[in-house]
Amino acid sequence: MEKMKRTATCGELEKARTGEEVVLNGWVHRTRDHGGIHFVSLRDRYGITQVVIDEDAPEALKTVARDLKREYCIAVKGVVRSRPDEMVNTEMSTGAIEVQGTAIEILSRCEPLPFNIDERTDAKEDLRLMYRYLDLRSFSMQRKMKLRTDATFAVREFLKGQGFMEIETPSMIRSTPEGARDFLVPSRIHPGKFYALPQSPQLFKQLLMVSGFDRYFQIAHCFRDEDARGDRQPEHSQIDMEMSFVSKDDVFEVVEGMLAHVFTQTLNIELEIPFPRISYHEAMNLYGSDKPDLRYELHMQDFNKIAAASGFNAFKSVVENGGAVKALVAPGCANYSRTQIDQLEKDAKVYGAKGLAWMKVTDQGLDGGVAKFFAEQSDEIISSLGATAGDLILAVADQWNTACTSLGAVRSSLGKQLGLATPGTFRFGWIDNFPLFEWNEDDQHWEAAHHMFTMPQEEFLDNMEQDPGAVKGDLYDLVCNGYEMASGSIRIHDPEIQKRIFNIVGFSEEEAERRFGFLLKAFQYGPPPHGGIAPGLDRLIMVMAEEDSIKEVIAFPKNNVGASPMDDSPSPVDEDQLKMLHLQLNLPKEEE
RNA sequence: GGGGGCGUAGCGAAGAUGGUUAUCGCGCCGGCCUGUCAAGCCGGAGAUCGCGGGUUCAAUCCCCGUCGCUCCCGCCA
Repeated sequence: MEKMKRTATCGELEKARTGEEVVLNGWVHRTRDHGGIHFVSLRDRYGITQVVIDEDAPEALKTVARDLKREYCIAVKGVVRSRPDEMVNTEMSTGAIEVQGTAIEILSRCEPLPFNIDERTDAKEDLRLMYRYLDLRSFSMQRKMKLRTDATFAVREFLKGQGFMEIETPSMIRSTPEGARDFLVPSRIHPGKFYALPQSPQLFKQLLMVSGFDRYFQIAHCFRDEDARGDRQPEHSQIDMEMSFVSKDDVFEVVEGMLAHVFTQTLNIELEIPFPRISYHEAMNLYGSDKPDLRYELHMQDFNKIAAASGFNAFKSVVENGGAVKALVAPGCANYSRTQIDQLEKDAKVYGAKGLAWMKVTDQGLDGGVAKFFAEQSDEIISSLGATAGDLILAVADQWNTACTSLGAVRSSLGKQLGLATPGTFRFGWIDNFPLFEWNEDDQHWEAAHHMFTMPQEEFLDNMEQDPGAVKGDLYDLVCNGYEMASGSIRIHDPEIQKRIFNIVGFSEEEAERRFGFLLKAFQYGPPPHGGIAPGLDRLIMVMAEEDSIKEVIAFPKNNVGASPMDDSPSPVDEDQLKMLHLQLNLPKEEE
């Protein structure tokens, strides 16, 4: 091996190095045997270099070259030579040269592949995950891993420069069953007791504030035993941050600075900062989502007034019962077929809408769909919505939340269909002024919309018990291109306010003590005012890589049902292991 | 817990009112070829059409069930 030790990578050779003897190590990407002359495209993570075995090469060398198959791992010794002008490949960074091979050593052979390793891999995700180590050989996956490593480095670089300390917190902690389900880890030493994997380092980072580490961050693994989604994994990474003596504005400024740094360092894109701020209520009203895609406007509009004055009872009654009617003008969509409109209606119904009303705007006024109910208001509708001939008006009437989210889904669909979002653009925005409490219809009580340690906004402090639903919290989300990228808040550091919050969500003092006693105790020892945020690293990279699945930017992700086809986890364990952990299985009965 | 989509050679797909040699491309194997770079040309192997049941003279196709994957709703403080 020593004599074939690598002296150059497959991505670095150029004309200036003509005449140099080099040793390349890498994988056989492809071979092209022309009988006389023989080409080997040799690949490593830096690129592809063409190795040529000439007609007059020694017979032994030609025999080895002919034996090469895809993905053999080999070492090649040879001399760099520039290609004749007409043979230059301008598509390749190394296309001006080739390496005239003088020796080849096969380091290891490769079985026939389960799928092709190149830019056009079209294997299904399941198979790619089963052979992830092969999938990761492709340039497209290597690019994404590179982006991830560069972005993570830029995060550390920026935060270190801002005086942040990177401190690790435990992965085995006390279970605090609020919010998502915990993954549990049984204890061998303590029979019947369990650790939990952290859903986030939330409580620990607050304790670090008590300790005086006034600027903390960590690239933290977080675990949530909930169903996966395209943008959600049971195990994911957060850029977890917390700061003392700060307001919301301070948090925003640090995150804006950090992301601007990350984007210039990785994608060479200048983000416009500060990011726009939109209240939760406005986001819902205009975009029908608390994580709107701000790359295009396509605002929803209020249709209540017109609906109330109309003869369309389906709408009128909703307004009379305190609901909302929202309308959306789809530009130039008057030519939409019934099938296309039906599809939009299905999109709306997913979020609970009972239907999607539509009418077309023509030179003569409104036409089709529910237009006949609005005949006398057509001028008013067209002018107030700012519609023009050729547009399609879409509307949903329901409870405010349902009307907004379901028409928001239609907005999203239209955005995709009409290509409103320019590829390669990133529109960040802050969503703030969220309600602090949400009414749980099933259990008939108030619960924390974010978590129980979020500070209520000052103006609501005096009367929050009277009308919890009206209380806004000092909490905020960061969104980008239709994804929630981060979530955070200013925390409660005053034990009295904390008690009142527990009280409102129906937590007895004993229960609060039992679950969060260690935090509450710490807060008796001079806790600083503090707040923080936790951008999701995987989602950030996903958006930057313009992928729509988080699995594309995680080296070894779980599939949709939380399993890994590669190592076949989760798996059963030996009876002995269970015994040592004092566990007995109680499996669900097979259905008849 | 619920809904949509998919399942046909190693991979990606096509297929027929139900009819007996189930196509195509990539890959694989063999041969030819001195300039290719997704090389080309010739030849070949490779499929119990996810699994189980039903209807039928006959099912990969129709029906029922089931499993797996995938996207979404719920869930995700």
